[in-house]
Amino acid sequence: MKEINYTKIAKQLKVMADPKRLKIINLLSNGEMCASEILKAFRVSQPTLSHDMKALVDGKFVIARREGQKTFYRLNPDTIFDLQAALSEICNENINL
Amino acid sequence: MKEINYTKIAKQLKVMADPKRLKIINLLSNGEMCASEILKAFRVSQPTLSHDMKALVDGKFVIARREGQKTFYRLNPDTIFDLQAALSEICNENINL
DNA sequence: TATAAATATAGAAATATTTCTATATATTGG
DNA sequence: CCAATATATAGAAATATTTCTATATTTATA
Repeated sequence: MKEINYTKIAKQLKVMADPKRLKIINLLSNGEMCASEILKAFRVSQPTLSHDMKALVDGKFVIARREGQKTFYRLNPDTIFDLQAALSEICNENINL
Repeated sequence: MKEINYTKIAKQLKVMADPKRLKIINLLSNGEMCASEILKAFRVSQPTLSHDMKALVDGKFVIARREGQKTFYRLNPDTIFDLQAALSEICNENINL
């Protein structure tokens, strides 16, 4: 019987629960991008995007890498994979009986 | 090339992004329960749980069924399955090139 | 070193969410 | 029909989130 950390999973879901952040994840699924490139895909201010990127990094969805003036972001594929596994576990408790 | 409905996915994630609601989903994964049974698993008021159940029903995670005085809830397994598929799609756009 | 470019942080306003108390509705049994 | 039980709704207070403007920090280059 595994212990499910609902609080942790909920926090990560909360980070993803935004159309803009989902689209950022999708953009990064095609490869690394810097902040100013990502910004072009949205109609929000630069600080707003910076805030979203911080949330994605803090939630371990995205890894940041500084190169000169630019910050490059790439996906951390493990996180969504683990999250999906956790959701499966939550929905299929009976399997472990 | 599929169209991804980020807004819809974000709304569903927002419904799930709460420890209590995740635990409710987990409880229901073991079978149907009525509201008063679910309530015993938490330290919240009855209206709070009612509000959460409504969110889960509106988000199609849970199906409600009235039987006499009681409302029984059960999982709608398709929804989380579809949501997981959508997340996979978001994270693996390159696969469709 | 001064300036420009890229990004981050601070702080505030607007909006959304959570969760309560009070009350309403629906159903059953006497 | 009345009372009890189960659940839902209304409305408000507390809290959290979103997103802006203004400003600070970091880095490269003239």
